Amino acid sequence: MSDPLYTVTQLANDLSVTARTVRFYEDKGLLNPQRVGNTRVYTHRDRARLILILRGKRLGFTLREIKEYLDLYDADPTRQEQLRALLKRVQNRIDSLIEQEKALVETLGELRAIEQQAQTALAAQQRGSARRAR
Amino acid sequence: MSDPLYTVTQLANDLSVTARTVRFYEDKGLLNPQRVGNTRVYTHRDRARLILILRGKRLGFTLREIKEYLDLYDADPTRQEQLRALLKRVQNRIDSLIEQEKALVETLGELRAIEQQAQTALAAQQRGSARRAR
DNA sequence: ATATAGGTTGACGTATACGTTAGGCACGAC
DNA sequence: GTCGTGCCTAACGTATACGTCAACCTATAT
Repeated sequence: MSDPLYTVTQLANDLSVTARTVRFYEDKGLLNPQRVGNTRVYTHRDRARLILILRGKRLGFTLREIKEYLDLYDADPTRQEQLRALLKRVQNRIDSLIEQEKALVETLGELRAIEQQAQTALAAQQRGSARRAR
Repeated sequence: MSDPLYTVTQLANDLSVTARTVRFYEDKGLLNPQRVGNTRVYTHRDRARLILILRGKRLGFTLREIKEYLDLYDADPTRQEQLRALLKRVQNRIDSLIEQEKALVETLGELRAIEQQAQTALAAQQRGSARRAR
């Protein structure tokens, strides 16, 4: 009952990404699977790591940021620095999202105004052409 | 009292973009200033067009979409088709923004949960190291 | 004549996250 | 022995909106 092992494609399918993506992450230093000859072999740790990466992406972090975080994970046994760094990143991201939300709400308002104007203008044109058709 | 005319740099400064940007828009078919020899000359119409372009960008449309809209403006004297197209684009964009907002709120929730966890974990570590220091 | 300012056209660079060939090795099945 | 399958590397392609040279032209002021 040793750990399950995965090939690129298995791991990729498992987590719904492409093998290309997994190799790409390795190229960027986010993963470091073992090799058997030339072939990559992934353990459950690699799998957990990849899950973390995908979660980070989903939360809007860049691969570079995710890498920094993972590097800390490997380099900081106490996890103190890692936690602090994570906290900072997360708070920055929260601030940025709040900004985005403001902008989004404003944009929505403008768009709805434009929508109204367009609908009104169209309606006016309809009435005009209806009269002309009589 | 003829219309004011602008050079690229003047128009660009006027609307707080770079000359490069203005030329780029021309390259993409969004602007078509007159020329005096080789030099571009912009009228108030060009200026109005550029303002429209920038507004479109601010609202999150791509240059391609903006171009389609502007092309309709030139090709549709009744403005019927243009209004319909605009309306459709705007509504699509509104829908997309609403989607984005949902995702954003979810992401914010997750991030705040992570923030809490990290803070809690850090606090626990502080207590731990405090005890060890006694 | 020359310096200076401002205009012009390419064309490559930037950032992000992969997609997409292309070419090649290795291994079991038939 | 050769066919199909799966893994590998290398490297160019994609999308978006410009930034950044480089090299050159031109008008005006000195």
